[in-house]
Amino acid sequence: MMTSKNDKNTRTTGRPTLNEVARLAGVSPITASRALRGVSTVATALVEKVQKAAAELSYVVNPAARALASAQSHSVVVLVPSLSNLLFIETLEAIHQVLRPKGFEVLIGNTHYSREEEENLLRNYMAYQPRGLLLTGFDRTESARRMVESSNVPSVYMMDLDPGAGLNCVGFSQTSAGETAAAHLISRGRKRLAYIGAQLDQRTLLRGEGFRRALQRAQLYDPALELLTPRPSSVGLGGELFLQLLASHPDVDAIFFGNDDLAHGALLEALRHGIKVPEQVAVLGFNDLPASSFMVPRLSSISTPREAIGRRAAEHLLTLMAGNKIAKPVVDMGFELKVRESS
Amino acid sequence: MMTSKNDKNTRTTGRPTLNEVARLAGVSPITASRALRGVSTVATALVEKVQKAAAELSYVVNPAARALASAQSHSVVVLVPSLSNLLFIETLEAIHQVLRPKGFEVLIGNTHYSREEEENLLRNYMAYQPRGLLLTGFDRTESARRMVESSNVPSVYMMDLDPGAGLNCVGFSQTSAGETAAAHLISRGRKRLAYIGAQLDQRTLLRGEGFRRALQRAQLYDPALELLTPRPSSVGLGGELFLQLLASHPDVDAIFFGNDDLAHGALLEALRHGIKVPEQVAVLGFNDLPASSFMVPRLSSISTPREAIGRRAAEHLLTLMAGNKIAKPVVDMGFELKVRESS
DNA sequence: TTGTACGCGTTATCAA
DNA sequence: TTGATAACGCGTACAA
Repeated sequence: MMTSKNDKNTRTTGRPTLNEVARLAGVSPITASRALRGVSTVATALVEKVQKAAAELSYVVNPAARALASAQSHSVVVLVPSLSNLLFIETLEAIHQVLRPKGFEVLIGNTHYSREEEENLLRNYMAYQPRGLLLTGFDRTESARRMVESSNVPSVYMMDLDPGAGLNCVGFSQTSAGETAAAHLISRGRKRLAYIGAQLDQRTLLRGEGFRRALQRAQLYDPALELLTPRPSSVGLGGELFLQLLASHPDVDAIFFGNDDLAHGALLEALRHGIKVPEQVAVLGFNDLPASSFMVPRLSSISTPREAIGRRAAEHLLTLMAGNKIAKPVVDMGFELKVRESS
Repeated sequence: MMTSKNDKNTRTTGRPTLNEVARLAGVSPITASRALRGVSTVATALVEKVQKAAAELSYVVNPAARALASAQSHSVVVLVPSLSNLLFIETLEAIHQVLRPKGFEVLIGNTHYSREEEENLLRNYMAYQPRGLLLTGFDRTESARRMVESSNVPSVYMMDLDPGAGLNCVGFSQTSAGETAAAHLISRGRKRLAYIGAQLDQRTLLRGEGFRRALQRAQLYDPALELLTPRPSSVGLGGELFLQLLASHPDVDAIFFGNDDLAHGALLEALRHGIKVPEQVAVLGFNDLPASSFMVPRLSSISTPREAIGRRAAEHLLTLMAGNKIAKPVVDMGFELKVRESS
């Protein structure tokens, strides 16, 4: 034995331990632990002493030890379909802002819009015994679904609303957003309405479905005017699809894009080719990205509360993790149609 | 005692432990541990048995226990100044792609371009005993610097090149990028060259410095043509500053923007106000964001290897964490001037 | 090459 | 309200 085995204060890392804090405060380690965690059963005088000692040593808990002892980590896993989309970044930021101050460590997983990748990420991250899960949408493999369910880890689903209303979710109705888009364009007197969507995740599809339903009700639906591609959404792709659609269907007089970057591309190509927006064709985007209101012409779009969703979902999860049940599991954050110059 | 104290196999979490794997494989726990970690001193026959057992139980290590026992986590902390900038997203993606397959957990911290926030994040994340650090740039508080240094955690600095060449870094020379920008614009015969920068982080400043130096050498430098603001870079801001500059200095015939989104805003306002680009004023961006080549006119820009930097930095860190020293600590990934229509 | 004994820093359990 | 004791699951140091 190199060091005396009874020397509880021998440190290997340079960091102070709970033991040292306890000694300095003149209490037992467990009392120090309780004091620091704000567990109720500690006398306020002791709490203060412990906190002072901790501050003095600039003590920080060892998350590994804590996780091991409590069989619970302080990490929350967040799975989003993409990072290249500003969309989810704003949501992530908000999540961080809520969770970090509460001492949670946020683990981000990018599923790249793939169910398989999501399943893998989930399997891996579950090893960390996360305290909570923040997932995007409801479209996942059966096995992923089971993993989440059987783990009993508190989970909140973001972006969409659960039709079954059994899951905790914070989002808005994607289909009704699509309907709103159609209604707006129709109210402008447009007759030949198209939908262009990329990155065919469930929400893009749902939006298209709402759009289609509204068109059908107005007897304006033409399946030929639906341009869908699994390719990732981008400015370049938007321009390309826009030109392609107009070439094959020159009579189109309104287009709803599944994401603003597609619409930006369309607006730019319209400029380049002298296609008048909105005179010849109205353009409506989705998500209202920061650049949209500066496009030429300024892009009309459906603004979505990405940041608010992140914040709310994180708070939702916080109460869940605290062991409290939630009265209203489904939180509809709505969306807002911003009419500008392009439609 | 609810459970017999000698029962090493009683589990509290539903998860299999190393003990169980070892029992199933008929070896001691430590042998199982070594086998799973690929430590050389285990007979191949045993390794196979252990791996089979692990697979059968679908065993996954408990990261907390591992971290506690080894006083080392498997997490790598990455600190970037912003997430709303597509820039760093691409870098982060690349980092993930390299580190995750190696079993590292990536902890992302957003400093929001603030030295104080970076210091705080660092202090917090250090509690996780990260195995490695990926930091952006060299501009940080003295205390943050000390924390990194005294921790002895392997660190790689991204985006810029260390002038002292003492630190491991992967990036490119910001000043020479600024010089290249100036040289290009000058070669186009421009005489009244301006620099517009936002989000005055060190790299933006360095770029401006390079630009200025080249202008001075060409006797073309006019301090009045430098528009700098600490406000965060955005399309809207770019348009605003562009108009402002042209109003106060109508003779400006070329502008170098510190970031592409600023340039996008400028191009859009030029369109709106009938200002001819590049005839009246040439516009050059920085970073070559995906949308740039689709702008009207197509934006000339200096393309930066964000993704490659992330990948390389992560690999760099991997060798460092493996205990190997690196022959050439400073890795210059360069940049590329893309001349398109706007300049 | 394999195994034994122990400790990592914290929290749960139970007794005082 | 506080404290003693025993885990939590794994890796290190050493011995065999």
